Amino acid sequence: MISSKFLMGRGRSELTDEEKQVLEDSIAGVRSLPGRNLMVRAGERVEVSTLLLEGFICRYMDDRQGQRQLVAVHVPGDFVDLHGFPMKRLDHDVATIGPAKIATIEHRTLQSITERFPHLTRMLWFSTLLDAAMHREWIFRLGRLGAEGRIAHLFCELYTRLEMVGLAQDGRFTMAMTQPDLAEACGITGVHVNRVLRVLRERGLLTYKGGEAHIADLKGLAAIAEFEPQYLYGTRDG
Amino acid sequence: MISSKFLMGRGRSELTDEEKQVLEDSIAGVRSLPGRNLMVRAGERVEVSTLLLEGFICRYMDDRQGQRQLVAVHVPGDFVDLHGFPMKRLDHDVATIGPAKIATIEHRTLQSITERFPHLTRMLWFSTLLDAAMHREWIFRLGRLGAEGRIAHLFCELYTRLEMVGLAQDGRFTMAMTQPDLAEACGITGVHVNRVLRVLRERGLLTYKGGEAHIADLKGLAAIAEFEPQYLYGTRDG
DNA sequence: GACGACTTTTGATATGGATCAGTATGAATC
DNA sequence: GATTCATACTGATCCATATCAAAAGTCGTC
Repeated sequence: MISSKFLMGRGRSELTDEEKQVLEDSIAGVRSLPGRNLMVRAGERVEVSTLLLEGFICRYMDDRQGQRQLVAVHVPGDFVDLHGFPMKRLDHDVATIGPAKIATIEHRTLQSITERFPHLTRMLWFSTLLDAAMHREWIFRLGRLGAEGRIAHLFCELYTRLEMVGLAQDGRFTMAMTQPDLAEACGITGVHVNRVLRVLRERGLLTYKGGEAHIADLKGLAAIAEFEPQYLYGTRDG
Repeated sequence: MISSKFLMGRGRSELTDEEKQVLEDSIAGVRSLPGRNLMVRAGERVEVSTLLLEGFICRYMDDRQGQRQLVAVHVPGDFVDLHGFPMKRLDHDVATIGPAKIATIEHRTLQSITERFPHLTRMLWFSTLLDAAMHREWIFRLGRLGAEGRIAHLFCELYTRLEMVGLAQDGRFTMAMTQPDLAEACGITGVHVNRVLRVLRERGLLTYKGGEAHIADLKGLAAIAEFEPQYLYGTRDG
């Protein structure tokens, strides 16, 4: 089932079989995209929403010198731009990081879902609020943590989210973010990311090279990240 | 009408008279709260949502040393914790800043709205996504701007939002945030807020004292804030 | 197996904001 | 008129991170 990872591992994911089928039937098409591919530009009117099946997608905003700030990173199972349905246009760009596979759902199909399936609608709403909860945690990350904590937090979050959809285990996962990408997500420079990664490696917490992450000590990493996963509303934390 | 400020000034606010009445009728009660009043604690199960009528409310998370990071500031007309309806519990605390007046709406009332009024439901959904859009802008603010830009940005945002609901004009508005409160919203120290405010004052951009804000040069302030108000989805910017 | 384009790594120096340690001001209370 | 408490302000010092500049490793490709 194409949409099977949607809300997988989340506490509020009690979709009925009928609802799962409705969602599955609403998929208009499946496509593969290359890496570094701009999908939606800020301000554009959007008519379809994207369910990420494989790979990583980011959302970002540029400052006046053209420097990016990532505002979200999406993993398989995420609805990337479902908020584009009630909002009609987005306030940020959306792009793939590495190569990705996506399913698209047209907004008129979503419209009809909201008119016929109130509970499924609330679950879709919930999934956009999960993104908001992650946004809040990112605000916390940037506002209160130093560079080490920020990097550590990002890895803790990605690991936890990937584990929920079966794409991480034993502290290991694969992703396509480079050190400059991490920098753009953490509000620091690429050079400094490199130094922080070295420190984390030397302390036996985390290694990350060529897209292969290995969290050797999740407890220790979570400690310096002040990472508390409740905001991800996973099954395990209610 | 108690709920008349809800979505006031927003591009997507096409509520019918019937919908406005449904919303108005769903209000269970109106209450006044003192300043610095903790309303909801993180993790608590919530059964009602709050519409802010007067005053300011903030949402925040604490770091391990008990330092706050504000993740949102609410102004009259905002649904403070509507996301608590699909989410059931919150990942952050909610508190008043100064004294406030609120209306409460029970979740079972919202539930019945979602079952009977799909369009109004989408508008409620939209209003929670506005919060998410502001979260994203805050991520940008913290990730890419220095202390001056962050303070300037916060004042630009508050001015724009207050103007939408008729509570700011000619560059002036009143609010209850102290300098340490601003610090908690901007991820800097209270001491540094003070210095930044002096610089902005000396440059003829902004004065803020005792809760009275006067933006003397909105263009100039917006420039150092890299402030572009589209993310607020106001009527004027479509 | 050499070339170019990313990526990762390193070193030297500069700087923004934190931190520490206060003083000043004003409103509320007695 | 004195006392307290919150808020606003200031100066000195220090450190985390930026910035600038470049080297070294890695991968795809012709």
